[in-house]
Amino acid sequence: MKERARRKAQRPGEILEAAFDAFAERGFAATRMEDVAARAGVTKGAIYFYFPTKERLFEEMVDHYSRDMLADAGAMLASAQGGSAEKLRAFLEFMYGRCARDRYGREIIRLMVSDGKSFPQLVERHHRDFFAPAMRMVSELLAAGAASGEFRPEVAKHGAEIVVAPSVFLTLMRLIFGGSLELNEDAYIVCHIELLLNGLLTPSGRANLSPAKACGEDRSPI
Amino acid sequence: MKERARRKAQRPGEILEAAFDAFAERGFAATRMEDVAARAGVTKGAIYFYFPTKERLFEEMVDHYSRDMLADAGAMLASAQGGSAEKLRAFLEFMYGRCARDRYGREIIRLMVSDGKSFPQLVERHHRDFFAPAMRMVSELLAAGAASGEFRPEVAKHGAEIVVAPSVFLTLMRLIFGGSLELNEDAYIVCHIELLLNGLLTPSGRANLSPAKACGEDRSPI
Amino acid sequence: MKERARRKAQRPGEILEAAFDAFAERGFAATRMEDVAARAGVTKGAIYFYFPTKERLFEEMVDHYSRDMLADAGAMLASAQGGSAEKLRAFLEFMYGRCARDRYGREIIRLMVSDGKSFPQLVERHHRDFFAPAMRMVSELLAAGAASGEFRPEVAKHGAEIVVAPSVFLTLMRLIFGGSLELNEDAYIVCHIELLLNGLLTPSGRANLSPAKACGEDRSPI
Amino acid sequence: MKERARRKAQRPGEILEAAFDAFAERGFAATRMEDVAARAGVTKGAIYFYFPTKERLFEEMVDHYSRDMLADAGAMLASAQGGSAEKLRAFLEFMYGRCARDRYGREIIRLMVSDGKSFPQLVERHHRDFFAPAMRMVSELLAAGAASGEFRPEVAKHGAEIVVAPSVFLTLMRLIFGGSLELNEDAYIVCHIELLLNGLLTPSGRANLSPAKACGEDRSPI
DNA sequence: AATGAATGAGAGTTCATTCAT
DNA sequence: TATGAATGAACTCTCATTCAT
Repeated sequence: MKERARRKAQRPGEILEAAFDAFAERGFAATRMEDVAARAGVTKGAIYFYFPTKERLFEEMVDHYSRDMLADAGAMLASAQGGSAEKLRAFLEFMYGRCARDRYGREIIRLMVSDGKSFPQLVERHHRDFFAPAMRMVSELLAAGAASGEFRPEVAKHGAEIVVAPSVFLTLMRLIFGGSLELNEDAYIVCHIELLLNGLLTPSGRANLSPAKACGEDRSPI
Repeated sequence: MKERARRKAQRPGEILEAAFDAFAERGFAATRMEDVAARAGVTKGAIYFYFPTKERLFEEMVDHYSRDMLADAGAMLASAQGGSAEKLRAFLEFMYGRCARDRYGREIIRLMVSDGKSFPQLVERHHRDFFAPAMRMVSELLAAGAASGEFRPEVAKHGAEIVVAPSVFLTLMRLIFGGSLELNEDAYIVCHIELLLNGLLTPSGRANLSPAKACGEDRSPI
Repeated sequence: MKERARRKAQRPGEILEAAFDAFAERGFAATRMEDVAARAGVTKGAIYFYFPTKERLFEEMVDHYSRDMLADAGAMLASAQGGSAEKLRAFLEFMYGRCARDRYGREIIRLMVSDGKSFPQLVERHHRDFFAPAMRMVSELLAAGAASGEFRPEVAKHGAEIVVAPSVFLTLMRLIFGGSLELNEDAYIVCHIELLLNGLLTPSGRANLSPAKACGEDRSPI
Repeated sequence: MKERARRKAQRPGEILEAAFDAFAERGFAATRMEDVAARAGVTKGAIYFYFPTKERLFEEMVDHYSRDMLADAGAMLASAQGGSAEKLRAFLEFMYGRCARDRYGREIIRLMVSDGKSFPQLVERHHRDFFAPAMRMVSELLAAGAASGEFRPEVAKHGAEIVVAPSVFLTLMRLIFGGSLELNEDAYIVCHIELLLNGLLTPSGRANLSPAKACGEDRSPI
């Protein structure tokens, strides 16, 4: 039977999948190799044929499931149409899809939080290959929007972080409160983008606040 | 000797402090009772005099360090002066102080993420006693602002989450990237509030976007 | 009860004794910590309270049981009476007692042979602290005997090794063939010393051989 | 292909060679079948085609490398020329060559010491087929020498062991101290034979000792 | 109140052995 | 013949927990 050959080719992937489930469920330390093995339908020993230690299994699993994130982000941005606002919306929707909605992205973030200290190279890699470039993308988007007159230029420095924060916030709430968090994600996203683009203040609220030097940066009244 | 009596009264607190440090450092599963004991300057056995199991020690520690958060939040809001925008700013500064800047708040969040699944009552309690009330406070603040004409009313439903998200985002980045995250927190907060209140769009950007039904909700042009 | 205190003080020694028995029986690799524990009447975990690893247990055991050998050898020599021949006989009897007859000395030699490659410092220590000094003692004894006219001076260079060899040979036979080696040790020793002192040749055999340059070194006929 | 056939015929020998290297390096217990396989340039499974268990592989390897020793010893003795002393010298040189100098003989002795207890038939075989006959040969040689008046007759009982001891002693030192044992083997052998044949005492030393009944056996003064 | 020696149930890892290919 | 993926038992070491002192 080709059965054997087929299994062999698939085993590493199956083990990584099982490892993802197990580690996401309980974290690195509390997960036993036997848990992973059972989920993968093999015995403990078989895992060691493919991965030399629990640490390496963890690292390779995280790498495996974070590999395409950045690539996808780049591809997404490249294909975005329209003005800066449209592009920004597209990027945010990507973030929601990849971090908040997608179980893989979400749980990888959990593992970064819970076990990142034990895997500093992993964290560094994520900073270098995903977080920093993503923030840079957003910053460039904001700058381009400012240059074209669409966006207000004041948000240069930390705008990127503020802009994506709600998607990460939603992710975190899902991680902590799980299924008990009832929330209409679509409405949440709409609200996020609406608030982001238009701000909280009414014209009159703005008028009241502006003379009092609202937010640190000098700004011409609207 | 009074010394002995004083030590005795302080022991539980010292152990909780040590437990916080230890659990924050490595998470629940990877922390050994002996780590906690060593940090507290006692032996393993002593801990069991005050706390019957590792689980209970963890729970009581988390309770201990999250107890005042809600109280502080309530007190803070009650004492806030000025219009809704001022109150909102005060609340956000409280959030930054309690979650992002304060090591205790930050690490408790880490533990919620990493070990919350094993302590569902803890998570529930946090949801009931801290997260939900805090969100309610913000929602009420936004509603009051809308009623008084300061805030735009469109953000009723999910505004609270969006509004606080950047402080939680900063917290999470600190948890994951630790000291290697260089960031001027003051400037970040200023940017957050500025962007929150005034939005990203310039008047012309707004004009371009509005006819195209910018953000899902119908809205009178500004 | 003082039982506990008494046990506590004796435990390390009991474990070392058990470790000696177990390692001597099966060698380092084939001995399980559980074997040692069972012989010592404790559980596996208890051993780790006193010795951090199997390797360290092994090393400390070997150290423990070889510590007095050199000291004893020195004391013995210092107290030896009579001429050089008497002293030599005393030394050889010490060797037989310590290496061949004594189970501890014998089995330590076995462990040097079987596991010395894995514990090079141990081997070095034995060379530096036991083997080399012992050989030196014998060499000095031979030199003193030669100076006093008792011993033939030709054996300067390797005489020490040749002189002690039969005791080590007996040790090795005991290690390999164990109880099945039937041998009158006393007669063996007598024969050893007799042959050592007087040589194998008769005067006539000597006469036949001498002119033919018997053994490399030039030597006046007796 | 002839190549394949030739390889096939050589495989068992290659595996035995690899097994010798591996077992000699680390002993039976610490050697893994995979070590042997790697040295032999095959995979684990291939070994099991030729040898059913690790134990059998070990036994056959030891047999393989000790088979010719006795035959060689017999052949050597048969071809020895000259008087008893010459024959004895020839035998001793054979011993040095086979035990001390030859890596195979030396390491087989190591394995007898380290793992003999687990392979009692192996040890018995060695005793029956090598050690006992060799000792018998030497005994007969000594008896013949005594009969011909070359050798002193007093050494009948244990002379053989004493006579060969230095070669085994050298072997053991090499096994334990390895390359760090600096020693001129030729000079060592010369010294051994010289001392063996002529003894340690000078005529005057002998005179002093004799009246005191030096070595147990009554003996006419030289 | 506190100690710390001891337990015992695992945890990660190794490896002789098997067997479908 | 030979491979190498897979098993499963065993091994070293860990650690929450207990308890005599």
